[in-house]
Amino acid sequence: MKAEAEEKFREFLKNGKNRITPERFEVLNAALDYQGHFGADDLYIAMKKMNSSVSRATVYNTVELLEQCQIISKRNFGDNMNRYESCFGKMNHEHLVCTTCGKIIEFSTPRLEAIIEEVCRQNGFEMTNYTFNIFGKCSDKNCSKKDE
Amino acid sequence: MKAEAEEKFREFLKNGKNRITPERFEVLNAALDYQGHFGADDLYIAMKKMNSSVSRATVYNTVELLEQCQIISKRNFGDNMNRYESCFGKMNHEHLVCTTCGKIIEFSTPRLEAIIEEVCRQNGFEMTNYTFNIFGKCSDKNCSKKDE
DNA sequence: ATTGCTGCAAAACGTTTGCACCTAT
DNA sequence: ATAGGTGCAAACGTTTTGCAGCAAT
Repeated sequence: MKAEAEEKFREFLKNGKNRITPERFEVLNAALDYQGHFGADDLYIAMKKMNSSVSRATVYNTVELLEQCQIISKRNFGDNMNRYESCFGKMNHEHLVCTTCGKIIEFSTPRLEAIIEEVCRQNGFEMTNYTFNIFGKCSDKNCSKKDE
Repeated sequence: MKAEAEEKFREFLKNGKNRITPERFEVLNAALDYQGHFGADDLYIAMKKMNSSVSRATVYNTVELLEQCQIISKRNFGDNMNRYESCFGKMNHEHLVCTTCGKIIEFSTPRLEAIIEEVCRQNGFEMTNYTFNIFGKCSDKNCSKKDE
């Protein structure tokens, strides 16, 4: 699983004339290990805690490469920071975001793909990615303020 | 048109025990006048240019109230800043965002509403708002780098 | 009279950049 | 050898905050 992702990333780097460095693979591993959604800085901090010496600049840089390589995907939860999540080997899915307790429910629907395909065709638009989030209040009885 | 928005805002403020101040209506007017999408700071700068003396803090504060009041809506175009656009008296619509030239194409589809309604019902979720953006490359032949 | 709002400036926050050194090719 | 990557710290742009004074209720 991890080995496949590494292989994919290695190929991607090679094809793009990007150098293959140990730091980049450290970031890849940390990203795959991270549970849930993370900001680039969260990842940097997590790596620091594991005594990694990879710099913030490199984490930010690598996370962008991983996104291009489609090993992780970028999400927008409306809080002015880039969030990522590993999407390697996973199905496309969208998010219900509870604005009270921060809970995130995932869902997927093939009908959305159809809409996207049609809209792009109608507008001569070539999609690279999209974001779809529904914000609101979840059904949890003790749903209350706290962060992610 | 503007008068209606003012009335709606006034009611909203009153019901929420928020004070009715001239500054807030200055911001409302500037937001309604603004062509296209704007960040809170863009609005502040535009108001400065019109010799308004409303402060940055007040603009940020008021823009949030206008969003709650559903006179403007918040958009996320993945560039780490809150964008707004007047939605008073307008139909819901989504965005195709060209990541090369920054062009924004609007579209709307009732089928999306149906999906949202269904997903929320299935998950016992009470929606307040949602974001749906498709990123990619537009069909413009001379589409090239520049900002919004 | 009492809160809440305002303006200002400073701080916070995630992110990007400049630069000297290093290393994969 | 040489481009490209790295680490560090400083800069950046947007947003938030603290606080003293002001104004809507």
